[in-house]
Amino acid sequence: MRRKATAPSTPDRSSYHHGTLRQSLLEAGEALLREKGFKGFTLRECARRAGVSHAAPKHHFGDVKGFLTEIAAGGFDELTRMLRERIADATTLDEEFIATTRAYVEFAQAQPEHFRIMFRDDLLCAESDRLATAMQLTFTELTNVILRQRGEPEIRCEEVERDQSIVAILDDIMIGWCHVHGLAHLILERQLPPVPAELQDGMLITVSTRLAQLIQHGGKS
Amino acid sequence: MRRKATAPSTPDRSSYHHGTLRQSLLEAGEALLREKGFKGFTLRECARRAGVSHAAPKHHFGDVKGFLTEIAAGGFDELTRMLRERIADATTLDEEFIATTRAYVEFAQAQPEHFRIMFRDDLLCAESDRLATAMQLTFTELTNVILRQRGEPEIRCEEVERDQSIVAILDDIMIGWCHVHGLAHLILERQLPPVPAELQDGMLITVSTRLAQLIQHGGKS
DNA sequence: AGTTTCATTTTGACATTGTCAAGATCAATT
DNA sequence: AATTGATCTTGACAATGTCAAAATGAAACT
Repeated sequence: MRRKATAPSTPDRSSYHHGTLRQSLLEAGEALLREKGFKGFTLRECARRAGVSHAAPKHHFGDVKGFLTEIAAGGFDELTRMLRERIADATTLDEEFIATTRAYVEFAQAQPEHFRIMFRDDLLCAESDRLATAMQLTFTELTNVILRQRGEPEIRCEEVERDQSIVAILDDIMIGWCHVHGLAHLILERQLPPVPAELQDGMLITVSTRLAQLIQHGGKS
Repeated sequence: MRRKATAPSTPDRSSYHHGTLRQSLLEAGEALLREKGFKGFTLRECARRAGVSHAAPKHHFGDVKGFLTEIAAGGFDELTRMLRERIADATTLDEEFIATTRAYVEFAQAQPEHFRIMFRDDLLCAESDRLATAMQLTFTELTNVILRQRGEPEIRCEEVERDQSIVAILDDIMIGWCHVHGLAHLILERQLPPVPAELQDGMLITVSTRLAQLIQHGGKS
């Protein structure tokens, strides 16, 4: 029955109107995801944790699909943030590519259930602008890594849609994007051949470095 | 109330014992997956389609996790079959690598819900020998593609576990495996940049060819 | 033959879940 | 002061996974 002490002047007053219910539900959802995983993730439990009745979420998110869409968008925001942070720390191009791969993989390992939802087209509503924008921001970050590898000018998020410079290097984007995502997903779902954990990062470095060189050289030779 | 006309001499007799219930349930599950997707996939509906009561599956599969594990194993069997078929048709090494990627991607697109379950560690029980074997067969097929690319002798499935020749080329295996899986998964979950469908296969060919060359050359140069 | 054993299937029950419709509550505008 | 509209609650419904206990029938045993 505890309430968030943020919005109203009365901090812990039990009032009919929650005030920040939408945000509280999202936070409850993310916490639940971490603690109980996807199978323990229910709308009713989120409502319980936010201290409201079981039907309260409906007004803010419609149905469970709408709720998951917001959760996924938040995941892409966080992933974008992590990518930017790591990329900023890198000093060379090779290092940047490795840092990107590492950040992506580590996000998937640190927030496995969150990551799974982000890449479940059947659970999300594709019409959501909120989600589309968050995804595009992540994609822009990854694309710019490739563009820098090739010594070409970066793009801004708004230019991504059907941008010509992107189409021109689509092959390279695909190589980088598939590499990074495939690795993260396979590790997450434990589908990899038996690699000792301590060798994993070394392998990540070797593979990333070779792919980075391939991308730097472009299609030629 | 229709019964399978396979096992007993009496084809359509309504009998207390089903005879081939286990197999019928699996078939019902796969059909359900294709028709209604994962959200329409329930144990009770499978039982209904097999013409038995709602609790009948319990004796054969334990719980839903056990059931999904069998479904996933069947998916890996089918994927292995498709890979072998396509690989056998290829005549050159480059062609073989492309064919492998195509088969993997096409499987994911043709059986999306099946594919999703196969790569959901949280839904499957990792202790299942049936599943582990089926996965290892798929992995062996992919590994041998890489080994042939590098002109090295192939391995048999039983040798995969901790095989030295695998550890030696782990980097190359990872490049191929991540590429193929990342591409398939991203296409399936509609996370790709806006690529016109007719350009998709061309891109797949270009990317696969460049990666195949990278693998053929090994780590050197 | 008759009996027993055991795998298989049914029946009935329980706690949970997502969703919906109707009503209650409260803030803000008129 | 009255009304409007957003926000939340209550109560209900059908469905699901799982469980325990009982029913069924096939096969083994005496």
